[in-house]
Amino acid sequence: MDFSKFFARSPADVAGDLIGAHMTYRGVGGIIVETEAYHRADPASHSFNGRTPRNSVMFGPPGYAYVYRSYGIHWCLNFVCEPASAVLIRAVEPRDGLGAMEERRGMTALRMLCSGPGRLCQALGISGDDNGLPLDAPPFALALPQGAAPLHVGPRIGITKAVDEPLRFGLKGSAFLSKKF
DNA sequence: TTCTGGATTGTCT
DNA sequence: GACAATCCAGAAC
Repeated sequence: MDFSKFFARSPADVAGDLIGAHMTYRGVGGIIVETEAYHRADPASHSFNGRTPRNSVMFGPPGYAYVYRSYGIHWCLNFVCEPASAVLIRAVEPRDGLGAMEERRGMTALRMLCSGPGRLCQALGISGDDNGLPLDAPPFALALPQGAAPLHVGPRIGITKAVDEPLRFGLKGSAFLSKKF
């Protein structure tokens, strides 16, 4: 599928189809195994209360990275979809640049490197400086998956609003999910 | 200008 | 299983 058209859809569709995609940042990355969808009418979405300087990227064109700080400590990486919606990247199966990830995370346990949005950004070295960058140009590289991957679908994690909506997607049987479905 | 709460993680029990 | 750490955006005043 065409790259720009891939992201110009509802976040639930994009989140499911992103499972199995190969993503790298400065040559470090792996296979996306867990995502969450945040649509425009979602009370848990940053875009729900309207456009602000922080979330303005979500209101821009699809196929861009939206990075924000969570709990004052962690960075979280999102992919912008149709206007005012995005997909949160929650977990990646490490494949490329393992040494760099282990060094940044300060550990070598493979399944602890990228199993969570904060850990993922730390392992890849993503920060707020990368907010608003296109996903089809360096330092990002994204290869869309060939065919549909076997999916788990379940309620989202770590939020306080609209908790029960089944908008979390994961690769079935993966050992690199942040939590079991 | 001040205050509040969060799309999390690591550590301790 | 429970909880503290830590800081910025957004809202209220």
